[in-house]
Amino acid sequence: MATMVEVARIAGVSISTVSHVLNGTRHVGEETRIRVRQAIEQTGYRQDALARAMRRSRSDSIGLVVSDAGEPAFAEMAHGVEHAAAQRGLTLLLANSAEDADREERAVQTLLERRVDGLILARGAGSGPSVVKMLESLSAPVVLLDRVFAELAFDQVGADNRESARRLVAAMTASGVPRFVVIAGDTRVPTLRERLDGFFDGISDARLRADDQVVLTGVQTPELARRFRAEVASGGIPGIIACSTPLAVVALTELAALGMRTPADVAFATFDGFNFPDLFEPRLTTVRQPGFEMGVAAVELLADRLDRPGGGPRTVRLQQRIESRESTLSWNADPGT
Amino acid sequence: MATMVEVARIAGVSISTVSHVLNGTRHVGEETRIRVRQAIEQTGYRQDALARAMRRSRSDSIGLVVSDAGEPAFAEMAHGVEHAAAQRGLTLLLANSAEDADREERAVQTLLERRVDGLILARGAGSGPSVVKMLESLSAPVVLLDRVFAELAFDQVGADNRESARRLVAAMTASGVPRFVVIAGDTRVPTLRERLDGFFDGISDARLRADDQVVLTGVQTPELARRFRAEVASGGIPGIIACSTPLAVVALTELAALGMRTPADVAFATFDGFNFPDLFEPRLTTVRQPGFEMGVAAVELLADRLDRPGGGPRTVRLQQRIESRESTLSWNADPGT
DNA sequence: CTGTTAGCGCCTTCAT
DNA sequence: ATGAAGGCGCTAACAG
Repeated sequence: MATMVEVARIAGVSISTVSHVLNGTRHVGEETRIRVRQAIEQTGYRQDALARAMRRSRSDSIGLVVSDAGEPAFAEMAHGVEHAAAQRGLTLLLANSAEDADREERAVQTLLERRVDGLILARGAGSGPSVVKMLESLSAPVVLLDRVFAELAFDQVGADNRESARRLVAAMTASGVPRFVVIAGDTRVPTLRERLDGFFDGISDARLRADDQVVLTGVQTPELARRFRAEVASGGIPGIIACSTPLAVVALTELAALGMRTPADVAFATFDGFNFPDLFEPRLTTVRQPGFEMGVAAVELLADRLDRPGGGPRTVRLQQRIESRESTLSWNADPGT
Repeated sequence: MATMVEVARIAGVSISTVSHVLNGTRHVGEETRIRVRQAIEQTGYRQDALARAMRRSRSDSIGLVVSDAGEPAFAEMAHGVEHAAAQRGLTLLLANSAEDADREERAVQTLLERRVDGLILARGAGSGPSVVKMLESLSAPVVLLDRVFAELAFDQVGADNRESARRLVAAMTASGVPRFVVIAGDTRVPTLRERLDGFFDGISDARLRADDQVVLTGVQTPELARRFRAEVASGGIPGIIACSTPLAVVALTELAALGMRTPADVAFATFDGFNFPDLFEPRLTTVRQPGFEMGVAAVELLADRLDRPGGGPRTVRLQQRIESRESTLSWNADPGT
């Protein structure tokens, strides 16, 4: 690869002039500029981003650590991050923590060693205080994505989980569902916690009894599936809410095993949801997370802070859309009619 | 951030000793090593990967350019690439070309400027000879992913599209489907070309008339959808094969609009497919692409070439699995019985 | 077993 | 309007 030295030699100028032509950092005479451009063309010269980054102590790159690259929800966010980053001339370094605290910490370290200008982190379920301490000691700006921790002083991007859950419950109770099984998952995960809180908001709004509701929490294990199955099998459950896609998979699998269907036997709604939900049955009512937009928003927060540092931490909540489909719309409070 | 100079000063050694402790590149006395480690601990020193890369002219990073980060198929491959890369201590730089030739070229340039040690590229539909020329002039190794171009001298990873299509057709003809509408898409894309070729292999194997089959090619437009609809509406079509997920979406949408169902009215199979195909109806027979494994294989090829350069280009074909489901299994050649 | 030193390719201050 | 030169942080000869 040609370097600036070679370009300079061919153009008959100093390397500093080449640099200034390249970056437009000071005026260069018309004629000189043309000679330099020709020399660049001729040699096929390409700037070395590493050397440049080293000298400027700014790499024009950002890091993204996702907790599960396999989940479509995170793939969407990554897509949004890539898009917004590229638009700003930032290169994206991607790492996956696979929901493992150690790997998460190592991923962050690796990206920092590569001197990313900023970091976007979707913390995993296992992520503990040690990562937080590390992030806090950083000079590079950090944005937390997807899982919002109210007590932490970082910029954060999440969905309006609590509000959406509340609205979902409002819609379902309005159509006559008086009682729910909520498969809520690991409520140490803020996203799931918020959705559950919103559920109870909605129950309260509808003047229903909170202790009448069945809430299944805990990490996703066969045990959780069994508990769900037992609750549903015991009968008298008109409504089911799954608080994430993996949890919906559990619920749907168990329902099928019980020979139950939605909306015929039970009203059903899920968060995040599946691709192409209108092509397949059952058509599930879904609280849709704007993954792409969340990724974009995270980059915006980051870029903003890179441009002008200072100012307190900001949290952005993106609105979720409730896509109502047959699984709740066609559910009938009184099948007898 | 602390540098090696500071660590060296505190440990009372030269920076070269620090470097050797860090990299294990030469023997360092027990005691000295311990002092250095302490100094590292104490200062919170982190290696600067950029400076290191510059000096060694090796960045321990690879670039991945995908043609559509939004497609789950590519998200899977990216996941595999990330996984295999991380395992080898390689950082992943991700870029998206969004099926645009210009952006693809720019993405490659950007990654090269960042001095990635190698490049994995899933070429987009619009990708032309100019990218190829550029790749050929590179010193860094390149692996082409997903879309295999027989005439190009790169390492490549793809699926065994032709063979799988042939087997799929064998299975469907065996259960009595004598005639197909194939929604084949843009056959300039090698993957789709191969699937179509395999289709005709299968037709020939089954001693069916090739000119009896209806093949719809062309980029995905409303026009393609209309043609599909017209063909199916005209009747007498017992089998449908969609050669990619987006094409399956078109086909399913049009079928629904016609009030037709699978397997009741028509046998249906698709390539690549949808998530959780057993949870929803219709349950589609699917030729599943091993996206994750393809990503892993691409990194293996790349790493191999980094370790020991030389040798001719290799093409790896990963086997696809045919997941047979009701959409073909329950189709009945003679609904009268 | 350890230290000294010359760059890797670039930007930027200072000088002209 | 342009050049000269230092140094970003690190590795790898070379030298002891």
